[in-house]
Amino acid sequence: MGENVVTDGKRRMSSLEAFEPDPAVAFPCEFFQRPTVEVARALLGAVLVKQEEHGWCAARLVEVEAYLPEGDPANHAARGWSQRTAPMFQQGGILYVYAIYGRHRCVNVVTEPVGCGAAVLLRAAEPIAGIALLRRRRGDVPEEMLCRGPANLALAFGFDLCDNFRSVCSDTLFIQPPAEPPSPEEIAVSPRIGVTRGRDLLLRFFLRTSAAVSRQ
DNA sequence: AACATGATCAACT
DNA sequence: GTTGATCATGTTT
Repeated sequence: MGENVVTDGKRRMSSLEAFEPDPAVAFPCEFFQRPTVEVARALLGAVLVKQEEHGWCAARLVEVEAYLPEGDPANHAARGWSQRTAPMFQQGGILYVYAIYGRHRCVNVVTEPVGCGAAVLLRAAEPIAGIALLRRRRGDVPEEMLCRGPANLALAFGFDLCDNFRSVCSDTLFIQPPAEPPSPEEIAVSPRIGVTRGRDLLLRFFLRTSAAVSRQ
């Protein structure tokens, strides 16, 4: 926690500082309507912000996975349209939330133009603001654990199946670009976690310095 | 109507 | 590193 560096008078974000969410500088929907790997890499370091009735919460994305529109057997959309995967076939910039292993939920941001069936899975993030709100849903766990792992992230932010099709370019839910984009050396690439098919594809991207990454 | 599958987590050993 | 919990979804009967 809290490499709360003050270098030259510019403050970096930390969990203890005030952080004003600003939809005006968030990624527009067109940002997501691009090749999935580009979007995945660009999301590292970006801040997911959700406004709620009782406040708002924010966390810095540090681990994502790409699920490609073509040649990716691990993609839920690989076998075509279904009621579950319907959100993935809309245009980029909305949520695809699915249930897995009984209890859990996983959150994806849909990518590429309409009809492609692609998304980026949000796997882990560092809490920046609204920690109490995250804890209310996640329980009393260390801060770096709050959004470590896709189901934990989904639970902490209170995402559920009803959030399918929800825009991530709205005033109540959006993603802000990184204040400081991570350097190329900071970004690590690996096979995706937990997939049975498409194990050979290197489509997991994470920040190697982050304590919130689910597995090195 | 029944069954197999799975992009997981927490709690063990 | 292994395992059990537990259920939405898609596929088969």
